[in-house]
Amino acid sequence: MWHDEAAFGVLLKHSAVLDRSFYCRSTIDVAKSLLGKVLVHGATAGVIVETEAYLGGNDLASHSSRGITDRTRVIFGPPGHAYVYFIYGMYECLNLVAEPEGVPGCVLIRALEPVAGIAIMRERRPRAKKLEDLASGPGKLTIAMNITRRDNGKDVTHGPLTVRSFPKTKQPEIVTTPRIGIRKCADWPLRFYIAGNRCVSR
DNA sequence: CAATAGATCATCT
DNA sequence: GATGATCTATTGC
Repeated sequence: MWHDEAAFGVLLKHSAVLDRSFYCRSTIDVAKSLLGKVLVHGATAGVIVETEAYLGGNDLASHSSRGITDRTRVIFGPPGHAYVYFIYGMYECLNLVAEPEGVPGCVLIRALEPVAGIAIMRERRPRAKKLEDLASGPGKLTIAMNITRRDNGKDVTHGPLTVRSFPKTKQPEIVTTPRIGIRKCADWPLRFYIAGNRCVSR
């Protein structure tokens, strides 16, 4: 129902930016709660349909598991900030930092259902044939929404990169599976997606 | 369909 | 010097 450009103004008017308390919870709670929320960057927006939790403690799949370095500093910082990293020499991936300051934990945004700025996203990803190919993966969505390492450390509770919620949206049905593309802790059930959604990655 | 190779570089050992 | 929270094109059945 939002699938056209004019709907962008409606989206902004009827939704509210999530504040820091949303992110200042356990990483798993934040990962699940982000499903159904709307990621907005510039003139593009998409519903978050798939996430993964990367924990502190003994989660060796997490970048934060080796402690604070130049790269992982923001994961240990205050919640509600973006952690963007470069992977495989080609792609950038967007995470949102959870947990109180000093406690590591972040949520990888793995897939979006595009809702506004779709023409712009298609220009950025000309090889995507169908709508569900535009942002159905962590590397795809950063290209479609033009999110790069310049956004690393940015506060997502205000500014050009935010997450919004619609007050009357009910909680979607969530499916839980192991995380994708990792070797360590490969069987931990920390991937979450909206049941039946076509934009979930494969 | 499924499996695999290639692209390409920041980060850490 | 190896690895990796990926994507795409190509090959083979």
